[in-house]
Amino acid sequence: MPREGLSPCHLKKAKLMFFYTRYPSSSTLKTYFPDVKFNRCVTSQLIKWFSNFREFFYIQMERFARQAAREVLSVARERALRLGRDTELYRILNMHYNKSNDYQVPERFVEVSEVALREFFSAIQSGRDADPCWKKSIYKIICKLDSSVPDNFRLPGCPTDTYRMG
DNA sequence: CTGAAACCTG
DNA sequence: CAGGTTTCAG
Repeated sequence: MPREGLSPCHLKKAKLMFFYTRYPSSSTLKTYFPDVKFNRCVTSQLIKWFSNFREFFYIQMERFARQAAREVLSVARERALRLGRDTELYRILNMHYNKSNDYQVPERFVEVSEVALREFFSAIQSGRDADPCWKKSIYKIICKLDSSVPDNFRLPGCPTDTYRMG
């Protein structure tokens, strides 16, 4: 019995899905929320969520990229452009998309994030950020790095749930 | 002219 | 995050 609207659980699930896909299509989303009764509003709300996820993601990338650009020593820059699981940027991302920290952040996401970080850095470094639409080229690169979401996400509830009902 | 995504605000 | 507005491709 599909529920009327989206619950906090659905939000949590959507955030975890972001680890795999930054630009999911509405049709794709429908296959991952079998316990949701889709309609115009629900669909747009889900799309909106991902839009907000991306916004947060890119804001952080730009922030850290500019921070790296300020570093004088090349060694310091390289260190700032590294997005390991022991970095501040990683901590921020994990905190936002995996608040309860009960999901293993896929390596792929860490890689894609670093690509984004470096793209922002090079764009800033070369002064391309003067162009009003300079971010668009970066978005185009990142959207191609989407990967498929694991099949267990197609089940109701979150992959982090210990048990499911029914 | 729409619809999707970015952008801006609260 | 939700709402409203702007931008832009189709």
